[in-house]
Amino acid sequence: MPAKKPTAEDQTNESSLGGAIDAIMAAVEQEEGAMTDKKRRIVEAAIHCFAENGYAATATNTIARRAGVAEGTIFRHFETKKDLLIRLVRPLFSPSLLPLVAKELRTETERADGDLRTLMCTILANRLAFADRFAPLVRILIQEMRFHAELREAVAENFPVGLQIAADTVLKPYIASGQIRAVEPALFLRSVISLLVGYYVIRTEVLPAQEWDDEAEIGRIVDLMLDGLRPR
Amino acid sequence: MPAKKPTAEDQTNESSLGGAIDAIMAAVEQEEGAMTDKKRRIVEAAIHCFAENGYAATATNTIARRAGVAEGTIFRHFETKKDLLIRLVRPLFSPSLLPLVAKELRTETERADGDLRTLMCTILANRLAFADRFAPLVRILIQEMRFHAELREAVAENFPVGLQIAADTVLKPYIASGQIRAVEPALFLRSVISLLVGYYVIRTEVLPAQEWDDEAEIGRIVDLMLDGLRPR
DNA sequence: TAGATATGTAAGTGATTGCTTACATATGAA
DNA sequence: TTCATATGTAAGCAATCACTTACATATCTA
Repeated sequence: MPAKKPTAEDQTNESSLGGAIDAIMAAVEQEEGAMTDKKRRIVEAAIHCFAENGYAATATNTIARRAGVAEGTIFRHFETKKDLLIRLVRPLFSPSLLPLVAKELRTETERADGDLRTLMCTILANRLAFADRFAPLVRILIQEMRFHAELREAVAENFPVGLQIAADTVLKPYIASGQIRAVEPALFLRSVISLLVGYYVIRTEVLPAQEWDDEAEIGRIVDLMLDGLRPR
Repeated sequence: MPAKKPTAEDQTNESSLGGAIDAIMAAVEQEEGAMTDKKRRIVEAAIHCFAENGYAATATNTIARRAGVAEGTIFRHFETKKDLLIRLVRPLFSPSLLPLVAKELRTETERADGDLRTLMCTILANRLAFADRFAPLVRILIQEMRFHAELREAVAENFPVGLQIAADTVLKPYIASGQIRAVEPALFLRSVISLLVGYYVIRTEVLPAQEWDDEAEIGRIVDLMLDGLRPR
């Protein structure tokens, strides 16, 4: 965090969103270019408020107060409230992030060296870590996607590409070598994603109090995917 | 940049909620008792607006206009806007609905007569039908749960019971008879629910244009759950 | 240095918010 | 009939909304 000015210290530093904010701010900065201290604090406050109370229920003056900034300053940096929302979420689709995910996938594939179980566990663990890293942004995106066509388009533009890469890199070789059944890639992807998202939601939203052993849980999920319910 | 104050017109998404509204109104009426014509139209309009644009982004006067009613009439029947929201969603937890689901489960179990695949397909198909039937309410509930403790409590109060029944009725006998592995009930439930929800979301939200054969898709999901990815 | 531009703010703007009030009419019990 | 209650509405309330304006100061360039 940058040096603090003694002037408007009051509202800024209270309960945060977890350590996630630093990684997020780095990603935002990469998209927005260099940011003044106040702009950075606006972004931070907006992410917090949108994630916490939703976009529609968050007033711009609430953001301003939380950022320790005059309300007008927000509109100096962002055309509208909606523009603020969109530019916050945009880093999730940044060229510096998405190809990185695809690249990670290839690294993981090589490293697993043909062991499908290891590969799937690694992939799921990494995606879980990604979700945690950008949790507030992901939360905002999922929450607001239904109401803002711009967000939906951004997802539609970027997501399928990643999925195709994933299916080609991960699934095909194993089907070709007969290690797994010739299941439809779409079904496979949908299932893995559903299981991971389901686990994530339960871990973070439904039963956050409970202690979770990610590695063990992912292992169980992968085993279930590989072997199914029936005994062998 | 021209002035662009977003008036509520922003996006009044048109179109319908499907035929679901009749079943929903019946459920609401059961909770609310006899309703005047205007009250019924308010409920209907509110469900439509909340589901389409979200609770926070829906103005009470928008609901009134859609219902063809004076705004004051809303507050004659509902104390506050939030009271309206809660009483709309409440029927989902009605004693006339939840036990019905549990009872359905037993019927399905008996009828499947030990054939696990048939049983799971039937259960998933019925839950999918339920979701379709109450789609707008379910949508509102899921969307607003994070922001309204009252809704969360209602879910926490009713959901676990249903899950326990499900696990006991469905899973235990099959584990006992060795037809499926001794998988944790929590993992099993979470997985089945995740897969079904994942399919539902993709079918209704992500790719609603595509043609979906529910029966076939459910069959594939169940096969995956039972046999896994590996060839036998 | 000058002056252009970027950044920041206090104090508004009209529109819209959820909700109330005052009053009318309809309904049902005595 | 009488009166009490239920239902409905138009008008209006203060608060809040997203956003602008007018003006100050900081920073950069020439």
